[in-house]
Amino acid sequence: MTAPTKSPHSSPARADAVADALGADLHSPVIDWFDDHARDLPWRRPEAGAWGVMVSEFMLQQTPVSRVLPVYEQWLARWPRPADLAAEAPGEAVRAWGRLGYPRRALRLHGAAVAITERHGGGVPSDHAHLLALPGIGEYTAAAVASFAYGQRHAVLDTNVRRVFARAVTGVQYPPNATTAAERKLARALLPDDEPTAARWAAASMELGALVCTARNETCVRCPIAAQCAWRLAGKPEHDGPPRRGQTYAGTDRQVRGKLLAVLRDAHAPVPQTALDRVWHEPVQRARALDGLVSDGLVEPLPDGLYRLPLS
DNA sequence: TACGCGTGGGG
DNA sequence: TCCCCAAGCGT
Repeated sequence: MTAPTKSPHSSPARADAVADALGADLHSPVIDWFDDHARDLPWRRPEAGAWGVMVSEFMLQQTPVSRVLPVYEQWLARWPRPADLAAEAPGEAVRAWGRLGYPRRALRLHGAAVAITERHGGGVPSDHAHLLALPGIGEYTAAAVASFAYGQRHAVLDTNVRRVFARAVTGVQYPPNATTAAERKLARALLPDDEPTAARWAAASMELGALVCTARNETCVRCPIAAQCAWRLAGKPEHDGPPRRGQTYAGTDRQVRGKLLAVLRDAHAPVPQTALDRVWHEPVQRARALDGLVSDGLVEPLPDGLYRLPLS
């Protein structure tokens, strides 16, 4: 096997050398910036522990920090350890989830707490593969918990980091719709060698994307790596090509599911079908949404046309 | 791989 | 107003 001979810049060895040099230019400014500008978030404090980090990561999947904060505090006060949550009915997790959205996350967090209690003696596992095996934990969250809670060296590739890399390194305004192998490879190549620095870099590059290198109205004047940013140096060309995939518009089952579940969250006794019928006028869509909630395990049907949040 | 899955705030 | 976006996951 000989090395590919396409161009000097596309050979793997050359790409790694470029990444090494690039990383050296990026790590210190970003980490130093983080030292000065990191938000004081409760799950970043030492007392949060791995469980606090894990709870925050579930809640932050597609939900802004400002909305997570109050729910996070209540959650940790009520269920300070995984076993505390595992001892509850899953419906209680769904109720406490409130209006964070995507309530299946609450069910999965409950399921993860049960699995941690059963399989890991009640302690959040530190092993990446064990984390990945828990319900609701995918590639990003496993890396995030291992890195933020346990200081391990992992590529933590969330939407913020992907955007920072797309701009600073690749020179485009936005990353692709779905995470690509090239992005993973780049993230690994840019990871500092030593463990504590890698963990710091992961948090710092995320924070840069969240506070400075935002999706809209990025503020390059506050960016510690503006001088090296490929996108800025190229004149910040606008995204071209096919439109970025947005979320499908409201009026869908999602909206109906939300209304149905809101009724059940606020009720502390089984709710009759007639009460649910009032949230949406169109019966076919209403029935389909309710069926979906039941099959997802978010709603438990009882005899006599009654419904409630799941007791088991 | 592309899609479905909540909710609310800001430009 | 409307549209876009917000620390993804599971299928």
